[in-house]
Amino acid sequence: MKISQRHAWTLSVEEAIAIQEQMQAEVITSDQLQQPVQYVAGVDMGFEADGTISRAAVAVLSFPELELQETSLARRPTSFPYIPGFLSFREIPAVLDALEKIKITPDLILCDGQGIAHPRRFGIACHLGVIVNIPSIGVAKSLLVGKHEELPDTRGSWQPLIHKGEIVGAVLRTRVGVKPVYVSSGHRISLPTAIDYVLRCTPKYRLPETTRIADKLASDR
DNA sequence: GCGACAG
DNA sequence: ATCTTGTCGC
Repeated sequence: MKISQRHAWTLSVEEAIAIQEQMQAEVITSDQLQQPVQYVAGVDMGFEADGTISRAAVAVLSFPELELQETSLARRPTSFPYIPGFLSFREIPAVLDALEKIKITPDLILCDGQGIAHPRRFGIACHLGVIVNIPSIGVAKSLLVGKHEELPDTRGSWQPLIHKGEIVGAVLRTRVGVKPVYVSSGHRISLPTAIDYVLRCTPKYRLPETTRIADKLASDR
C-alpha cells in the first residue's frame, strides 16, 4: 500500500511532543470502519544487535476467520531510543517500510501498545492510524497511564481505564487465568467497538492472533 | 523534588 | 524489547 510521510523521524523529544500535540487533533474516536471488515492486520517489532537494528512484521488475516493472508518484514537501523510516551517514534518507521510492501490494504490494524491511553492521548496506535488513515486499536500488555478497578476472572469482562478524569481505554480479560490487556482507541474506532474486535481476534490466547503471528515473524530469525 | 514509565 | 533454566499445567 502507498504511504505518505507526514513528518521527519529524526527529532528531539521537544519536537516529538509538538508533533504529538498537533497530530492528536486529527484522531477520531468514533466508528468509521469500512463495512464489512474483511482484513485485520497485526503489527509487531523485534530488535537485533543490541537494539541498533529494528525489525517490523505485519500479518494480514481474514476477518472473522482469522486465516493468514499475507505477511511482510522490514529491517532498518533504529533511529530513536525507547522513551515511555514516545514509542511510536522508535517503531513506526520500520512498520511503514513493512506496510508499504503489503498488497492487501487492511480494514483495521491492531497495534502492540497504547492508543489514546497515553499522556497526550497519542499512543502508537493513534500515530500509525492517522498516518495511514486506517482504523486502529491499541492493545498493550502493560499499563502506561491511568488506573482501574479489579477485574473478574471471566473472559470478556472489562473495566474502564481512567486517566485525569477521562475514560481513555479499557482493561480487558481476553482469557481466564491470565493478566488482562489494555485496549484503547487508535483512530476511527470507538472504545466499545474496539473491545468487540479485540475479543473477536482473541479466540484462544491472551493476545490477538494478528499480533501473535506478527510477533512470531518478527522474532523468527 | 519524588515516583511512574507502552516496547 | 532482549538476555535466559527450570518448572508448572493441560
